[in-house]
Amino acid sequence: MSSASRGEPRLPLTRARIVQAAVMLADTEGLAALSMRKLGRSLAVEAMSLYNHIANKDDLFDGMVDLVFREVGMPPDELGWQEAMRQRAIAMRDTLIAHPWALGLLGSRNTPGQATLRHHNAVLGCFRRAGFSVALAAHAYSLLDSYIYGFALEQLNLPFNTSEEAVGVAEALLEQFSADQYPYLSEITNEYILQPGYEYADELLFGLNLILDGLARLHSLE
Amino acid sequence: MSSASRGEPRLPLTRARIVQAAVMLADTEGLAALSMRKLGRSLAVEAMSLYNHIANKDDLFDGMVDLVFREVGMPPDELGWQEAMRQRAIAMRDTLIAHPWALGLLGSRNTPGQATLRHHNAVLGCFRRAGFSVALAAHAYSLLDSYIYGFALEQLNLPFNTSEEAVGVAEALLEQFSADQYPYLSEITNEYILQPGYEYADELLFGLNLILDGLARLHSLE
DNA sequence: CTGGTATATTTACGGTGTAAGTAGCGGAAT
DNA sequence: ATTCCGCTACTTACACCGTAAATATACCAG
Repeated sequence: MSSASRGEPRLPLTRARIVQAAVMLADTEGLAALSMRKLGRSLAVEAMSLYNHIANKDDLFDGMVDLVFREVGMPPDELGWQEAMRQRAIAMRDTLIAHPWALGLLGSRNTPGQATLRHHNAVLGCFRRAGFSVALAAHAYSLLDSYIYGFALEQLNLPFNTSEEAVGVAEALLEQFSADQYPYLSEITNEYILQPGYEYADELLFGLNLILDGLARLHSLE
Repeated sequence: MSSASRGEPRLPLTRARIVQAAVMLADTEGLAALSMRKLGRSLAVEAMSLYNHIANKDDLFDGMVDLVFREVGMPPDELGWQEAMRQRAIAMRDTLIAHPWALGLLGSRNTPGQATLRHHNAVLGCFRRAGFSVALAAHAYSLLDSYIYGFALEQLNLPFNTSEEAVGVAEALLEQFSADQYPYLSEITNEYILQPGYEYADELLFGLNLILDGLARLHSLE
């Protein structure tokens, strides 16, 4: 009554607000640093207050994963299945890189969530409307998603992010062992990774093109 | 002196023994249940005694990952690069499934470890000796490993292990939403996953063959 | 037997997720 | 206007975690 006639003196806690704050906290400080106490602090609230809106930490994780999947979205269908799948793959990879904790969380979820179901349905629909058989669509779906997830995992695991950092890490690695101990590792480091302009993120397109070409070939034989 | 003249009354703690016990504990009870206290108990020792042989829990993780990579091994080179890579992929997948905690741990390690370096060197060597250029070997290496890791991740994420469990889960899923809400998901579930003999693990070979074929095609053009 | 060294244990600290109980507040009904 | 209810937030408490620091124990060389 004193601060405002009908306004919100402090906007109330919501499941959506909690999940969003958790995503931001995990993005900036890492999933390990995301504790209920810290999450509460970031919302100016005690930890136990969060339990009025989420069942437990696992429920919070479910919400975070769902929010990530909503962020990926789907490209328009008019592009044709190849271009649509290419853009989806890149969007998915970028999102997984932007939220490094998401990949590790995907595994532990067993309740798919609405955004996840919508996404999978859209991908399968893209193949089916392009004339893929059910079996080939299933194969294609598994292959593409496995590649995207695995690629994101590998990109996240790299001890460097920029091309400059890569040089430092690679040189440090080369000093740890003699060139004849791991000759092929030394070779690829010197002749490929240390070359100017190298960016591991670009590697995604090679596999993506190879896979899409292979799928197109199989599709044309059906 | 009383129990045995020169024998070990209790065989002494070793880094190797600790790491092996940690792997077994993580296999049976999950990585989250692997605490220093439980690990010590499984070795009939107090938790703090472990720190005489490992620096900290991260060091323990390094050892566990190294042991996993040693377990994968490499097939003989005489098979030709395609068959060698096929067998390696399957062995890697099987190992990652046998140690479900390993994939999540790979990411956080930044000290490669001897077995890891040997493995990567062997894979690259297989391509190079088969006549692959350095660039194509790098592409192939990234593509194959991304696919294998991603496939293992997806297989581990499945809420079922056997074909029978899949039926139950799929049916429960179908009941959660109407068939017209996610039509393509319903379709693939009914006409593919619920068909007798379906095993997701078999799906690995489809992508593997497609990728190896694509690599062979590019290799022949070089 | 003596001393030194490596290994094992005890204790302690600040963190975690969350169960259980308590306090306060807004709106509805009397 | 007052009473009550239901929801939200807070406080307290517990068992567990990784591990620093100090202490106790066991072995082996001299």
